[in-house]
Amino acid sequence: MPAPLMSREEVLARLMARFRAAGYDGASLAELSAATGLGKSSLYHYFPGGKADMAAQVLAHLDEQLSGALYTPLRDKRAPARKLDALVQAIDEFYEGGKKACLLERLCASVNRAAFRRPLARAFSSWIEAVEGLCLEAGVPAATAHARAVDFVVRVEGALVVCAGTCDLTIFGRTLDDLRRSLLAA
Amino acid sequence: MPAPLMSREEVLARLMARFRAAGYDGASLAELSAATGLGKSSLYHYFPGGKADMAAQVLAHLDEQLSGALYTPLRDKRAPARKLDALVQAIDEFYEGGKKACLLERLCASVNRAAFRRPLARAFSSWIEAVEGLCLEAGVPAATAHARAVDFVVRVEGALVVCAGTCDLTIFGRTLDDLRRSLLAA
DNA sequence: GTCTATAATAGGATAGAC
DNA sequence: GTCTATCCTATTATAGAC
Repeated sequence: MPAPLMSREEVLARLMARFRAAGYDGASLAELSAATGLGKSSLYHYFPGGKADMAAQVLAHLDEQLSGALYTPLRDKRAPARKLDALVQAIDEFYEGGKKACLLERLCASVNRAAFRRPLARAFSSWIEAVEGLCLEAGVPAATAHARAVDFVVRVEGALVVCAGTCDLTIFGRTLDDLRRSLLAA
Repeated sequence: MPAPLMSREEVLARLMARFRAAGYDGASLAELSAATGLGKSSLYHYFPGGKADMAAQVLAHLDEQLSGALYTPLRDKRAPARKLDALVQAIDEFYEGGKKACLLERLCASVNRAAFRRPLARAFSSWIEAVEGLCLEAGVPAATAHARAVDFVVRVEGALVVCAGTCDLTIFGRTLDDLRRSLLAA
């Protein structure tokens, strides 16, 4: 990556921002170039596979970030309720209260979705498994822990869609509140 | 619309199918032309505003269809539980068990979303209000009926996203089952 | 109303100089 | 590594014959 200009992290963050805002199909190379400050040739230097490569690397990087900063901490020594609070707050911040879309959803909706199939399934699974682990630790029966974790992710994704459609951000906040209250309940 | 070739209904249905499959940004005029059997010139004849016009008319038509076939029947004389069963079954069929995406979600995600803002908000509101009405009729307190209706739509939309991302269709079926069991509960 | 043809543009991708 | 310039294709959209 460009030594002085911008770190690899920063480039990937800006690409992700464009993909989240415009979608995969809607994000043009011209936009991605402008967003990163890299010319098209520079982009192809770092991402020989073009736009699909950019999206794939952005997704892989996001997965790493989430594993390190979000999922792994869910297994530490804190009380489950506190970890759930932290998780919900992180989600609220990442989506900016419902204003920003989910990269996974944007890639699921793209014409190229087949190319992202594996990493997408992996990303969703990581998320679900992390929440499921938290449920188990809190004493939720194994039989329901998985279902609750799936429902957690379902509701976050759904709230983002309905927020975007209704322009009513309160839906996201109320969904998160509800999830925080109900995920670990007996 | 073409007198012998295809009804307006059929044209709009095929356009909707393409938008649901490819997304708004991903659906090209060539595809839309092939899907309907109408040449580009014919498409522009019926939809002078081009692709945005097609999507807008498809959305408006869907809204009408849902009002007549789904939302209005929710206010008839049947028992609320039976009407909920019918609603859930209709949703299951419309999304083919989670295999087909939601037009609203695809338009929310499009670069042109601003152009669809009003009709999208209206479509989501109609859906939510219909479910809310069903809750009220079943004796759910007004304070929670709205929240439950929003949550209903949130979970349907979210389940579609997570289904697509994980390639696990059981998520959609289980979400619908859960909604059928919980929406009208005391 | 539908067709063929074509404009006009934007998109993704590459070449080659520096 | 980055730039300018360019290629090729696909895309949206229109013109004009029938």
